[in-house]
Amino acid sequence: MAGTAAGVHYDLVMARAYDVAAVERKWQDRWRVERTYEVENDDPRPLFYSLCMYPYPSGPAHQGHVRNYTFGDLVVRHRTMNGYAVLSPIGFDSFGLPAENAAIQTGTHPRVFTEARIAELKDSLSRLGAVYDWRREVRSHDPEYMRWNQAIFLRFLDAGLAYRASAKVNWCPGCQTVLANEQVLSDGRCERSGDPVEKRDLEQWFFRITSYADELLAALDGLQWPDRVKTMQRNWIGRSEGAEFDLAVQGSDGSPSDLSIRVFTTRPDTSFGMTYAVLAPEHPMVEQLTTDEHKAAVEALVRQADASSELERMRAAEAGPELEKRGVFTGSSVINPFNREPVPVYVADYVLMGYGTGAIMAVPAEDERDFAFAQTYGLPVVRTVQPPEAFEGGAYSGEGEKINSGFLNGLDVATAKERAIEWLEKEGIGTRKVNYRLRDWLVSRQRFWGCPIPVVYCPDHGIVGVPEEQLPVLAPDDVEFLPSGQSPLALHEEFLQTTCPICGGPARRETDTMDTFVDSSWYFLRFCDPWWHDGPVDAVAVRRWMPVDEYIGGVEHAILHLLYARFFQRALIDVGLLPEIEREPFRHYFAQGMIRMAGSKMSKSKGNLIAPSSYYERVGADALRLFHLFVGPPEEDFDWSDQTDEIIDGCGRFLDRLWRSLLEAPAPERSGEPTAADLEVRRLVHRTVMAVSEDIERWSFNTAVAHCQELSNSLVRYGRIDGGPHEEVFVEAADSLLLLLAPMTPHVSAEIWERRHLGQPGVHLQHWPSFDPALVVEDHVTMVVQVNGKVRDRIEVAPSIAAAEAEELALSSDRVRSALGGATPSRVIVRPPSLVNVVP
RNA sequence: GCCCGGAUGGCGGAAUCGGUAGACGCGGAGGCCUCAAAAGCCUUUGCCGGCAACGGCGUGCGGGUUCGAGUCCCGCUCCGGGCACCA
Repeated sequence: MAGTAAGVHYDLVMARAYDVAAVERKWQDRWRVERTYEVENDDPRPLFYSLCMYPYPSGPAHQGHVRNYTFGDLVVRHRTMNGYAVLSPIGFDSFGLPAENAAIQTGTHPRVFTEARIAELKDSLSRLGAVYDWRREVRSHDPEYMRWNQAIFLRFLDAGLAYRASAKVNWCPGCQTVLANEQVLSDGRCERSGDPVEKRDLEQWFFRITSYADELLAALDGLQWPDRVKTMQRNWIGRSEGAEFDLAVQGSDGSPSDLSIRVFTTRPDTSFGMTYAVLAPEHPMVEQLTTDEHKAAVEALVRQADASSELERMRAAEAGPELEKRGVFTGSSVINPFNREPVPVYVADYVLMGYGTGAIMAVPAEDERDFAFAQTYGLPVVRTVQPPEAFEGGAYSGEGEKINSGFLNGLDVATAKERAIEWLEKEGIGTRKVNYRLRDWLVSRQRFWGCPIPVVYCPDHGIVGVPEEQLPVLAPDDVEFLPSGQSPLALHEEFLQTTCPICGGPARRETDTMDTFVDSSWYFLRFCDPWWHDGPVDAVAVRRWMPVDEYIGGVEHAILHLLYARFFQRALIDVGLLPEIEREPFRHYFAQGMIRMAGSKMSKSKGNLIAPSSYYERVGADALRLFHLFVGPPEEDFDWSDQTDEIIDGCGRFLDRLWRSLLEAPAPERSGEPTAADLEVRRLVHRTVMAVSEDIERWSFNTAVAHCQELSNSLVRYGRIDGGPHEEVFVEAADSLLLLLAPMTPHVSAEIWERRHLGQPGVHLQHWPSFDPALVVEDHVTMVVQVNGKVRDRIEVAPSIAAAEAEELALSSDRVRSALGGATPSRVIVRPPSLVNVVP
């Protein structure tokens, strides 16, 4: 037999010590039939909720899944052996675009397509030996899950957390539909039709996540999450403190008019340096402030900004600080309230309508973007902070003494900010203001394969929620998937036509579906009691299991999914759908590293997937699991290379040696007083138990495997010592090793254990081994003797050696004396029992 | 541009608190077994010099702190990730 991986041809020539396929199948069946990892909600043991991010079912598992679910399975089995009732559920994030695209291409209904992919994924997870309480399986497209998803939407609607507003979206004129950002090619064209994508204002549904911005930010501090993930979320929320204030528009006679522009700044202290003001092209006052003379130029710029897609702007941003900032003068001026000077008002596309007030005061001396714009358009620069003497750049945004700033002169930046805000508030011109980069969550999707948004539009009553007893609103099955890309729902008259729940008159159904991130924002709550019929979640079950003790998943979800889920948990508590539990859903989050190939992420779209199934057949799931645990720190990326297959084979060889050394060697018969060599083995066993236990606790699986391998190597050697191994010592060593390996390589561990302990409970039902502290203490250690920091000798000493004795021993060493060359030590650093450093 | 990671033998990686650099594995070399091979087993393997004992060098680069630095500090280079005109 032969297989192909990474384009490299290899031969299946490993002669195994045991029938890997039979052993793995046997135990996978056993765990399922005996319901080993099903857990009841009234389990009396201490509780532990372990969860891997539920997968999007794209077919059989890929190596990223294998890595993820191997880690998760290790946690589940390890915690179970430590006496916990472990909740280990899984489900499928089964709505989404790929199934819909497949439907358009092949005509297969997305449900049929998706359920086939789920079956494939389930099969490959089972073949990995990953264990779950399958009774709790939840799939986003299950009508029962959709029902509660919609009920949550309606509750959010009632609470004002869901609202409808106009938003700029990517619109493809050829396909007559809205596109997700990912569907717009990098050159700004539609991925399907190739037409240039436009921006359009459409009515869309939003969740008011911004109401929680402050709490979501503040609560990050208390989370046991990787710092980089917390930082990413912090940056995403992007809190900025500053001030908002009015700039009065200058009237025709030169005095302030009633009209004013509100601006936001994080640097109110620099206000004296304002030399112009800018409106975003979409700002509602643009037309009003544009004089006849400048009308043509302003309209041209506004049209240009309107036509450019998000991606085009992103690309423009990539150009860096040299980016040409397009802007035109409106013909109007505003009065700087700080110094009563008029400054010109521009319209420019570097100011965004979506942030702050969509208008800014421009201070070129202290802002790089304003500086670049001022240079291009010949606008003055007035410094309000004294830069350091050596400073040669344009804009200076650092610390310094305030200058040219009236009542702020002489102050430092922080104090000046405070004074400026106080002054604005006292004068009634403005207020202190905090802004966030975070926007409300746009949840509408003009897609078929998603959860329908459960509202109807009545000519008389407007937006009306579908009554809860009529949920779920399900999409009809008799739809046609057209290559136009338009959602079939919008063309389905029977679905579209409905009646108003209030007046019974004719009404039209919403045809948008929800972003699939909505589905994944609360599935972990549903797992606590997926059978609950009276609401999305059962308060009792949720109180018991939540929060998730260990959440495991790819760092690619570090921002959106984790932020949305944190928002949902809070919002559900606040609208009364969740009891008053901890407001953070995930106590501990582990972000696993990516599998990469030649530097880029391994993914279906890149065509560089290496399916695990060939490895299940070639070396078995245990060897593949061991490889993923062993090959490096779980949080770091791993580069799949030509050498990877050889490492995986090595893992298989290790398991073969384990099998042979524990099952095929003659049974040890020696008893009586243990010898020094026996004791040495016992020490190693107990040290290994301690080391592996610690390694697993701190997620250092690669060293846990290495420690097991060391013990195994010693055990092989011990099996061959003169006189044979001592029976009890060997059994203790063998059993300990199997217990340590049980969460990592469950099939072979279970099989060897069963063969060695016929009729007794299986290895996974045993308690995790403990170690004897007395046996962990070394009876002798190697003391390093350095001369001037260089190792010159190593001396075996007792761990309890006194400093004086250590020093004496070190100084009497021949090697040390010759290294000293007769010189008298000026200083001796003694760190018993590990080190002595003699300084000449 | 800003913010976060990372860089250790031929390769993946270890070194948990500033104290023996290279655990464990892959690969390589030599040997045993075999008619031969595969598998398995044993020995060896950071680099340079040396028959050897041993000596020198060595954790991306340049400095520094320290008796002692892969680990701490300052300044860089390269690689990866996130954000990206957010006022």
